[in-house]
Amino acid sequence: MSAVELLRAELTRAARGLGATDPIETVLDRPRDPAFGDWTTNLAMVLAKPLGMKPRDLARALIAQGDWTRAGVRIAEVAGPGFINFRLETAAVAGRIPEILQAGAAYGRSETGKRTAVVVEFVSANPTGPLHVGHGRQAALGDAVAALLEWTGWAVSREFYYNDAGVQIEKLAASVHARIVEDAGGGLQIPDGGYHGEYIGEIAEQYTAGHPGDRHGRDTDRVREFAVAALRAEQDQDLKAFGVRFDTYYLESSLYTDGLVDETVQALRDGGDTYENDGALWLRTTAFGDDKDRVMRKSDGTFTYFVPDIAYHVTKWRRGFRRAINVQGSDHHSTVTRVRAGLQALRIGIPEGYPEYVLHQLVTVVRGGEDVKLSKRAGSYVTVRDLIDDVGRDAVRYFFLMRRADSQLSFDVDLARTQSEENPVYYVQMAHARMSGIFRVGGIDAAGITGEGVAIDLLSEADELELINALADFPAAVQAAADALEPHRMTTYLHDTAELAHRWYHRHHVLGEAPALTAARLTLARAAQIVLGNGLTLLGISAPERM
RNA sequence: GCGCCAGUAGCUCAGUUGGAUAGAGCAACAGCCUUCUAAGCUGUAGGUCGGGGGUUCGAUUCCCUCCUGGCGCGCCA
Repeated sequence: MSAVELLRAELTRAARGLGATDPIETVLDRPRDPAFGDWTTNLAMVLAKPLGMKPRDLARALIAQGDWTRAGVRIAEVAGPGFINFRLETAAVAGRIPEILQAGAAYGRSETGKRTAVVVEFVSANPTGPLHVGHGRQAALGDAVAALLEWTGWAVSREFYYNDAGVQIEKLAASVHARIVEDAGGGLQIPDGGYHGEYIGEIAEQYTAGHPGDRHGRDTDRVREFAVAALRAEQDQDLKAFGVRFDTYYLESSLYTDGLVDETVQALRDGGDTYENDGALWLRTTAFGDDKDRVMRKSDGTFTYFVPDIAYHVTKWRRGFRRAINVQGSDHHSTVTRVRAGLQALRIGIPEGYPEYVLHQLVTVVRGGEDVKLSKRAGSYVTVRDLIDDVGRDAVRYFFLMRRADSQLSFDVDLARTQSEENPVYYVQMAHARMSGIFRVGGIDAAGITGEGVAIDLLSEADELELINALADFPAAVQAAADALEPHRMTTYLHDTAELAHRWYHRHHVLGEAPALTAARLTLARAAQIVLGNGLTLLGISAPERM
């Protein structure tokens, strides 16, 4: 048992001794101020009412009741309105280091997900243009959520769903066709709602060059397929540049060709929540919490996008994914209730909260203090490629992950690039590089540091114990971020931990101290290097050994 | 009008699921390089946690209400 578990067990035992009845929920937190100790509990305040005692009196009684030395406690004291603060023996704090060294690159991983299959769907951009900054935020978020779930023991599949058959694709094809006609000497007629970016002209040129026999783009199927392939290839390049890989690309068109759309419609009818009205087929989604019923099949006989959406999520369930997480822009939030309602109407045992959603707010790009709204190639929006080329992949990832998904994000290009000295991503990377530098300069193999035979209780300075506590909290930080599906908790954790590492590095020397002290501090430097490196790697950000 | 999300330092944003004196980065001011990277460290200043009620030992956090901003509200996707 770790020191915390021993402490919790002893607290619970003490509470029982004073007459508290089960269940006793004993919560141990890190105090706000490290000067208060290593751990704190509000147990006395929680139990004050049921036990009919004043919180501070109860806290004193709890302290008197427990055997604290067994849990490695040096000082237990009452503070504030009734907190009990615990200061552990130095050896109990420093004793956490060997497990970090031993786990190495796996430190922070757990098996709480029990290898259960979960699909994380993100980006899912239609192949009608280059990826924009919103897709970039989604790529960073989705990839990080997937990684968090992997780290906590889920069997994760990253999935990209794309619409290769709808109205938007026809508009893309018509837009490219218009450019081909223009290149061949005809007038330019881009259709209503068509695409105007420069990339359309580039694709038209490539098509003409590759298809000399069809200078006027009369083979519309071929033009469409060419355009879709070209844009998919470009999106793939962008994602590759961003370091994101998908396990599956799911084509919307396959839902039709495989008969899943028809099957879903039939299943919904069998479920009994459909009705015909005004020549259309409706689903009574209001029976499942929606604010209005939804049309499934329009009076012209075609389906609304909502039907393949349901069919698609049925495939996720059928493919064995007991959790499905969708990362989407909050402009799609109205589909949440709708999709869930559709799945419930099927009555096939899909849980009510399926799928889960991580919705993110829009991204604005700021450069020189002003909003940037256009890119050269795409015309109407800023592309993720623009950002990567500008500030680098690590900074783009970090900046997209720094904030909660549901807060609007202002991406300051100047901060991410020009003022690289004050850049938060470099701050964390630098802390890692400094730890690495100690081993490089000392000519020491970092991976060979095991802590065996080292007097780690020589690590007794207040700021090194504080750093050790932070490092020991890494697995809990990963777990909390994964449970909440909130990657920004990791950037916050990493920044805080990097600060402690920088401070420790600045105040204390590792190399050249008395041999026993140097050996002890090397274990801490190695532990910090492992945690910072693992955290950055988890988020898809490089952890350089030198900068 | 209805629904969802947000409102915290001059700016951009955290706040450990209800805890102690509300934090970070940037911007401002003052210090620190003979020693493992100064891409760093130390200090100062900066706040009606949008307003008002409520719940309780205790609220930035939960509930109600109002104000402001973003996004939705189609037989579009």
